[in-house]
Amino acid sequence: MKLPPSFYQSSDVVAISRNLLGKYLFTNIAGELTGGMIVETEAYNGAVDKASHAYGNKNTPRTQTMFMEGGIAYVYLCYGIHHLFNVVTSVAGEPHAVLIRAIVPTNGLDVMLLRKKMTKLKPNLTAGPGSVAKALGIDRSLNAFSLQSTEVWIEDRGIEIHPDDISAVPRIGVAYAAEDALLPYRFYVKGNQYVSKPNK
DNA sequence: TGAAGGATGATCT
DNA sequence: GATCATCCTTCAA
Repeated sequence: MKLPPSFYQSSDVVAISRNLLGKYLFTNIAGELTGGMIVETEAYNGAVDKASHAYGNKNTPRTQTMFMEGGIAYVYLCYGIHHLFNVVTSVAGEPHAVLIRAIVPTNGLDVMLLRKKMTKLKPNLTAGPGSVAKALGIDRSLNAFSLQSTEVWIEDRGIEIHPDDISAVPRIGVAYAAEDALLPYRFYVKGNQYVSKPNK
């Protein structure tokens, strides 16, 4: 059920981003199981991608996680407020990552609502990368955790997303990346209400 | 040692 | 649609 390490070690980060749609992301933090089905991702293509933190093989205390072997979590703080959860892919030394932008919540709804201080289920519970991390209780203490661990992992539950139901569009919030901002590296399940808002 | 700037989201008009 | 919350990372002196 858990995706094996080999799933993450392909050098085709764009294909992995596509394949992650329909997979299930779970966390088990402090005994609370939460998670859901991935419906939106973005690929960050390592050293040659101007939108990537590791563009030009920039290796810093923050980005060194991206240079590790595929199959671990890369978590960092954005705008001083939001934790963003990424999956590191490819082999050690090649800094590929997939940002998980939205999931359909399936497990631990009550816990996720509590974490976001919400009383009623609405799509914004897990729409958008900051929301996903907050609902799942993810913060930087999970950075570099293995996705084979008992705290955070991804499962294949046999869901197949038909290629016609997947849209590929430019990524969000990376206007600074010049021509790379136009690459169709954002993937989402068409019509799903949990996909984050911009150009749905 | 310091300053600038984010892979965003909630809230208000 | 505009604003703002809020803080770590990075790079320059």
